[in-house]
Amino acid sequence: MFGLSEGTVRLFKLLLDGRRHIVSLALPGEFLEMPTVEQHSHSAAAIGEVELYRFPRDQLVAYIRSRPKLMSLLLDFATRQLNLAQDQLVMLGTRSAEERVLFFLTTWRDRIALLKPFQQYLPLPMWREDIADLLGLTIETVSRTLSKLEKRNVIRVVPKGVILTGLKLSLTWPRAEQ
Amino acid sequence: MFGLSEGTVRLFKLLLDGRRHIVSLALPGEFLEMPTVEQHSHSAAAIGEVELYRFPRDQLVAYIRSRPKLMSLLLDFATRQLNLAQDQLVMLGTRSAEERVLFFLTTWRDRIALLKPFQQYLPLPMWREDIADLLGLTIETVSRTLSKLEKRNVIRVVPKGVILTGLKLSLTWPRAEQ
DNA sequence: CGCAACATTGAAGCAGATCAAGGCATGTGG
DNA sequence: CCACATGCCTTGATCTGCTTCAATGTTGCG
Repeated sequence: MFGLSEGTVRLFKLLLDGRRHIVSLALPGEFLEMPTVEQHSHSAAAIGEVELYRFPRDQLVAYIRSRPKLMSLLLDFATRQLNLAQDQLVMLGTRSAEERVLFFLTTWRDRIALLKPFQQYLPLPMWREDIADLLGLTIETVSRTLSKLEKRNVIRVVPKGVILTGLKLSLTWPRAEQ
Repeated sequence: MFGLSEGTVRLFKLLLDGRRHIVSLALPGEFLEMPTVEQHSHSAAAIGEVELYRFPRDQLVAYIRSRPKLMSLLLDFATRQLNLAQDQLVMLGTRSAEERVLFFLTTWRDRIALLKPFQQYLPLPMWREDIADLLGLTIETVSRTLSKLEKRNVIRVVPKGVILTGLKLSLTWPRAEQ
């Protein structure tokens, strides 16, 4: 059982034919999996240097289950992760390539902004292939889409990141009723 | 806060432009949302007749948080839902139309099999549009794919369901390491 | 420098979307 | 019991956004 204290980690699944899908990118402060799950459900690989802390599984699970406060926090964490996954589902199920890239950029920006004060320069430590595998696109489409956004002055593509020049809103949808 | 005791419910999100994505289909025994979440994150609509049980939110949350055993169960439930959502992510991110329909059929079959003894006839109470919105396809593609599978003797399409004639395996991927 | 690894760009092909026309149940009123 | 309307499903023809295949460009590092 791992937690991430520094760096970025890809969490992904591989298909038998070698295709890969990135389920999420973990940032400092996040768990790499639900601490209570019996078996690992995905693989993990670092992007650059990372710092992990490790918990011995069995003791941890027992410990957690004996501490209601902690469990309550974990439940909230799980609920949040579930909501993120569902937003990702909607993105993959309905969005065009351009909408996906914009979704990724805004989501990534918002998450990075929680860790350090926001700047125009948004670091993208991952490769194009990672973005592609996260968004269900190909590297070529990601690259082309970034170029298109650059021509439209929404971003500027620079080494290891982008500069956000005209990216304001978060792509959201109306709140649910009932 | 609702639980489902009878029937099937679509859980979906709507986009501003009217597109819809079905996040999941809930079957009897499942919650329609995480009981501890502050705000509804999606909408729900019944497929045919359903039976719900309702909990008063605030009392429930307090009650849950005071019962470690219960919370432990909920945490497991959340973890399971998260894994399901992630499988769905991989499906949307990497699979072709035919693979998606097969994925849906096997998943649906497996879930139905938990509720009542398995038969060749697999009921599909939802409309084609629901399947399409779940798989990120159009109704036409769903329909065509079902026809194609029928020609290949994998299934037979009948009113309100399909008959499984040659559908064996579940589409899975290798277990994760690390 | 020169190579290796990643990124961009172009051209061609194709899976799935879109547009359009029936088809087939089920229900309703004459 | 039939006419026909309504709602969902299927099938066909065409279109298009993304993938695929293929070069070329860029960056960083020994």
